Amino acid sequence: MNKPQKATDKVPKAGKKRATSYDVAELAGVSQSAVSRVFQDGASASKAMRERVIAAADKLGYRPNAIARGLITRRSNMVAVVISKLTNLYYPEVLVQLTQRFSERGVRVLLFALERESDTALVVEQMLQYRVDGVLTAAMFTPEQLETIEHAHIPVVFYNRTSKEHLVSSVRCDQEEGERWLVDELVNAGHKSFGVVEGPADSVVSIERKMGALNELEQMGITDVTTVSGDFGYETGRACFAELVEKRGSPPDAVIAANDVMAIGCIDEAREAFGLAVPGDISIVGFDGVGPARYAAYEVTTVRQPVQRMTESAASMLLERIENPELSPEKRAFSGIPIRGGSARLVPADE
Amino acid sequence: MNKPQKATDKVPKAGKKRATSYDVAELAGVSQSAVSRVFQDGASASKAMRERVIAAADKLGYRPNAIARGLITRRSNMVAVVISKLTNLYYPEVLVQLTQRFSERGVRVLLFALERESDTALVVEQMLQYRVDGVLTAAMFTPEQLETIEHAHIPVVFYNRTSKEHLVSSVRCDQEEGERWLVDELVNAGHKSFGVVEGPADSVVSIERKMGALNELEQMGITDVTTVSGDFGYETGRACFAELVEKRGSPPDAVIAANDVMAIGCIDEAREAFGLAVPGDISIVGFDGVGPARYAAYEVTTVRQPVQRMTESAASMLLERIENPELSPEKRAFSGIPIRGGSARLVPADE
DNA sequence: CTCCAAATTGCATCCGAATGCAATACTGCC
DNA sequence: GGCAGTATTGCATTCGGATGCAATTTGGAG
Repeated sequence: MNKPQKATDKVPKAGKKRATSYDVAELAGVSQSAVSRVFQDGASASKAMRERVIAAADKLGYRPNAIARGLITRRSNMVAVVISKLTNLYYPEVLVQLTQRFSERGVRVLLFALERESDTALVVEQMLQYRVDGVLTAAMFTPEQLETIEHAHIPVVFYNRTSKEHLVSSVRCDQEEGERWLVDELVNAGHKSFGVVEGPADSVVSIERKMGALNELEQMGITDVTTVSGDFGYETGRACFAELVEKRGSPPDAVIAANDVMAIGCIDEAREAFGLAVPGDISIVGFDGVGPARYAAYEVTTVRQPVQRMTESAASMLLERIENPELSPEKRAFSGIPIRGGSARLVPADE
Repeated sequence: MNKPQKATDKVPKAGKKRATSYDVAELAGVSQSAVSRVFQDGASASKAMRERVIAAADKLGYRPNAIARGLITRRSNMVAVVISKLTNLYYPEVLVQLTQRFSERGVRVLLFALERESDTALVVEQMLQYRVDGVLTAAMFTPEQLETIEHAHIPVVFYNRTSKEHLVSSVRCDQEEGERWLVDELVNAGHKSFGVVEGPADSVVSIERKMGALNELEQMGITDVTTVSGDFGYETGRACFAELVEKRGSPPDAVIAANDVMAIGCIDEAREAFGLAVPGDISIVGFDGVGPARYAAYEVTTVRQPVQRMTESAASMLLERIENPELSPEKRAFSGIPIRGGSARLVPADE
């Protein structure tokens, strides 16, 4: 064996610090590289050696230091996930599912939560400092920020948004298509006048939905359209409905809200403050298909995002690009799932 | 000046790798330590030097490598935040607020999302490997796991839960107190028979709420109490109500649900499936004070958690203990905010 | 029992920034 | 102008694990 040096020789303050691979090596009477190899995947190590090392490691409570490993391998095994306060929180499951998907594949999530979707500057700085291996973002970046990230060779996948200036990968629910469906159904059922409730001005999702609805309304020859703005929240949903009625002088035939929560706000305001029956007197539709949209009191007619498939896709796309940086950008758009709900008067689906 | 070496002299493959402090030092004609000092807080550096270094760093797009820094300083500046899928997601704002509070103080969040509150083993391993500076958890750990974490000198703060076996810090909403208020109000208003809807069996929060309610009911001399179990979700809320009625043969005077979402499920089921008026025929109360509880169709009588103060407190407690590891454990309990809502028949508050 | 190829193991070095200490450069003051 | 005292700067080393290469061991075939 090797020279049996005293245990207390070079590690006097052993009581304070966490065990390192050197400590384990010493206790097991092997080299540090051996320890390192035992704790790696494809490394070669004899059974005898493995056992000795594992035993020593257990005794010392040793765990490889992911920080040190990251330094030498240039892989942090962390990805940045960026969300913004307002946009995606009606989808807590998005975040949880993403985290689980990454976790299953041995990748940790460094979470960045923005107050508003436009507060991205600091976040970019932090991501780069922590040398994340990839970025999954549900917030926009400026072209300069994207440039910076790409210059560092960090793959990026956008969630429900994309960039006009750069070729980037993205996973999204086709908002325009969804809005087209909603508009078509409403128009076909005879609605003539429309209110459109949009979300925060800096939300790409809100803009896409609004434009999708407005374009299709125009396409269908509808001209009586009034637009008001909210912030994706319940309270503004209610306020928006009131504002809509005030602006037009009377309620429209139908209201298209940029998300379900505002649609619910509109429904409540229509019922409570204006005594309107939904969908008897007015049709109100949303978007997302989140939990509360299913509650019996609302049963919102909406388009549900296929969250499960979207998160699965997003995680895979990012991980693939981390493994193989040459992979070219790819955009995947998922169709939303039409929910005929009970908050809008539609022509029954022909079966 | 120093020797004006060609830029391509030592950095030929500059196109591939990210700039290091050595690259910056070389370009600026100073030592690596100088660069390091410029990018630190309290380090000494002359104005002239600072400017040269900053200029060089900008030109190279240099950013200090947080991984390398963490290795030498033994501080990752990351904390682990552990949530579980079911427990806390009705509070997406908890997570966002926590992340923002840490972010403001220069600490990054490594997110761990558990499928079920009991899946903690892997998470502990990962936290330790990544050398997080602290742990904020909304899931339980076993005594052994806690031991392991504490042995590594990592401070832990529990969110809405605590440990019997270990002295640990925690921030929580006083669930028992909240349930006492709900029970007292209901009993004082004359309700005699009760249904209690509990959440997932492995949720500490659910257990505390259930026990709080049951104890107080007993205290008040109520014996007609039936308990059923759900999973904190809307669907099980509905199913639980039906089960409750079936078990008893008739609806109770009041239902105490372990959270608002199940309370909403109960309300819908009572109204739709049993034609009951809420609160005319039956009173239904929840807990949490989440968004949907405020919707006009429900206006759930509930106890709202002071999320803002709790997250603020939790983040501060953890950061304090990271700065000063000697600090002894501390438990902070916040009173919930009684919301008299409209889903229960209560004696009007005397003003 | 030999000899060669394959599998193990150790050595030395590297990743990129922080820091104690010593050398050097300023500052102000007499 | 000279000197003590302070502020800058550089040098050398360190953090903990990964890895190319060479040395050594093991296994198998003949």
